[in-house]
Amino acid sequence: MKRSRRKTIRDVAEAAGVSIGTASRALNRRGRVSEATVARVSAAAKKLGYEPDAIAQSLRLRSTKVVGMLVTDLANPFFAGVIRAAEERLQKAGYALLVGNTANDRAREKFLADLFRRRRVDGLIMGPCETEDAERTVALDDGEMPVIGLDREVGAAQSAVYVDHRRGAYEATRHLINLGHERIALLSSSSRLSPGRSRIEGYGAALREAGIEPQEALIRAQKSSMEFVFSEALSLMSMRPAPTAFLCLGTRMLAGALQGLRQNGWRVPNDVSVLSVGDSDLARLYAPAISAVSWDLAAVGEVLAELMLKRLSPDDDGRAERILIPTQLIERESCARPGALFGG
Amino acid sequence: MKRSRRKTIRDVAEAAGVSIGTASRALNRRGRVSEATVARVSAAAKKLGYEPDAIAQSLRLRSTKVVGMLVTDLANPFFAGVIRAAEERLQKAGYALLVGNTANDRAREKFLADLFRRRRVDGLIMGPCETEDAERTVALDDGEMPVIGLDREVGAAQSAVYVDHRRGAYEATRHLINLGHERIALLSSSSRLSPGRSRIEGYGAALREAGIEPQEALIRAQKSSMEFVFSEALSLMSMRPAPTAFLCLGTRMLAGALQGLRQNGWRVPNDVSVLSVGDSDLARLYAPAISAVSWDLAAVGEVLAELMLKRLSPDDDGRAERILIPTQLIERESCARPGALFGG
DNA sequence: CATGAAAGTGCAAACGTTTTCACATGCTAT
DNA sequence: ATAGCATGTGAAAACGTTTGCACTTTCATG
Repeated sequence: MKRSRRKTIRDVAEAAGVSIGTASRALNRRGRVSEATVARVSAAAKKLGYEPDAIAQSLRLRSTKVVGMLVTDLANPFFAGVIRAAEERLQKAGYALLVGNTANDRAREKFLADLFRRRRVDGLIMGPCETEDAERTVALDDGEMPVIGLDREVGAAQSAVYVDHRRGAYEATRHLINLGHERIALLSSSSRLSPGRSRIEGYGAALREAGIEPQEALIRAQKSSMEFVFSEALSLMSMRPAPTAFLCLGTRMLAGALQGLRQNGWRVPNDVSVLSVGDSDLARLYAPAISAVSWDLAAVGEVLAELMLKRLSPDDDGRAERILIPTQLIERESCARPGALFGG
Repeated sequence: MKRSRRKTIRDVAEAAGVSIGTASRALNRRGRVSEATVARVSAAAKKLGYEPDAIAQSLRLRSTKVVGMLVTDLANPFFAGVIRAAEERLQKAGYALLVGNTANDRAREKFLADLFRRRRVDGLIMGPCETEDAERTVALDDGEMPVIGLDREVGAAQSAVYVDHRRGAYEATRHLINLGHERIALLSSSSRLSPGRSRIEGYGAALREAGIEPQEALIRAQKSSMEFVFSEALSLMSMRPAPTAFLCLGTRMLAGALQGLRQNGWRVPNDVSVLSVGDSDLARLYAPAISAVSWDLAAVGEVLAELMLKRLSPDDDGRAERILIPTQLIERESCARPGALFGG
């Protein structure tokens, strides 16, 4: 027994004894319709279990009520948290979220953006990607569709939300300096990524402000694989004089550093202080708990969605906005004054 | 200066001097078209920068090339990992992924599923949700659209992929039993969720198989908030005789338990063994590293996508498949024989 | 040379909506 | 009484595709 065809507005119209146009107006309470008709049509629609076809609506209304989001890694907790919040906010406004994973590959990014455009997404949220060729980025903004950047510039006419990585790293570094540290090692992912760069800047600024010249040898910013970080940590520990603090820019870095430290039997914070820029389960729950610079993932997602919705609203003034999400330093148990002190 | 209108196939046809129909056939290499025409049309399309409108295609072809995915928490690493893999596989086959967060709320789930249906997604992947009312679940399967379950039954006619939680928990428990443990505490999230239930079953089975009767008092399966687990852990530690091992079903549980243990100064594994079902950064990188039952997130996502694609392929035989993803126990440093021994 | 098949093309109908426009009412104000 | 206006409705035109059908041309076959 075959299932009955999906109901269309034509069925509803017939059942209610009106024309298609009238049925549409009645269902959307738009234009002139008598209350009686509205009632009759609604009843018919309900009885038939009619649901308007979003695709047909999209075609006619030239709006899909879908926004796309492209990030370098869907599974990265930082993005995942942002996605969740953005989805929730958008969904409340009747928009659905189409996601894509660029894997930090420009070609993939371009491909996906084109795909989304063909899919007629109403807007696009773009996470950071290595920022080699700026003109490609601009090409993305074809003026038809609003693009909002996440930790990333996406054309002068477009809005963006940034996490204040620079200030986060700056304050983290200051915190260590205030404790008396001078040789602060920096573990970062590639400095080509914009967030990474800002963090390194913040680190350098805090150092210089305290009259300490940043040392090249203390800065390790290349690949973000955990194995790499692990060996870098080992290498840092063998320096003489050795660094007294490790500033880890990102969860992967923290993990690698912690493993290195542990392997050599360095105790935190007795032998070395550790601070992470970017909070995580690992930092929160490690023993000892790792102090971290944190920011509100949900806020990022919400602001992103908010900015997008604003752009999508019919009475948008078209002004680009740049919003900076603040960071805060959460002191836990992983930082102490350098040198041998209060055992345990 | 207004940007020029988006190019349609009509523009292409005009530029190539053919009818719309012919242009379409040429672009899709479908039906009868001369090679010369194909060349001319393609050239015109390229010159104009024509991109077919996916919405119009969807309407005509009755297929959106979009699949929806509903999970209880987009930001949960377990789901995030699965989503990433599924997205990648689907995207390779020309499908995009629409995501939704049900927050473990049946009403939201229903709402989103309906929404996705209205959006005419070609298929739906559904993550687990509390499984109180089975008939609702079945109602979801309206026969129009394939539904694939993730750790969840979604109607007899539909495929699903399950992680073998039962066996995972079983083996974890056996491992502890083999080490000599008898009083094994179990920390789990709500037993109403299907994965949770299977795990508890596995635990019970292993115990009984070893001639140990599971004790109610050792099983704490309610809410999954970390605070709750923390206090449960404390309560377990105050039992006399106290449990010699903690089996934590899920990352949250592990985190809470670890904090409780730490607060009371119990050392792992000297004073108590800890085992986690479900691997995580925390388990991997904690000191000591926590043994865990792990499974391949990417495989889950891929299989999910594969099953969906199979269902979507025109020559699908319509047979429902159930695929079980195996788990493996990863021994690390958190388990030892019970009683005072080898001081670390 | 007539016939038929094959190849290439254009026309128009769909897909399911929304919206413009014209038309038919019934009412009010001159 | 009649012009005008407000109100409700239906017909039809979009939105941008794909595709069944009919039609012409070409070419080989009898």
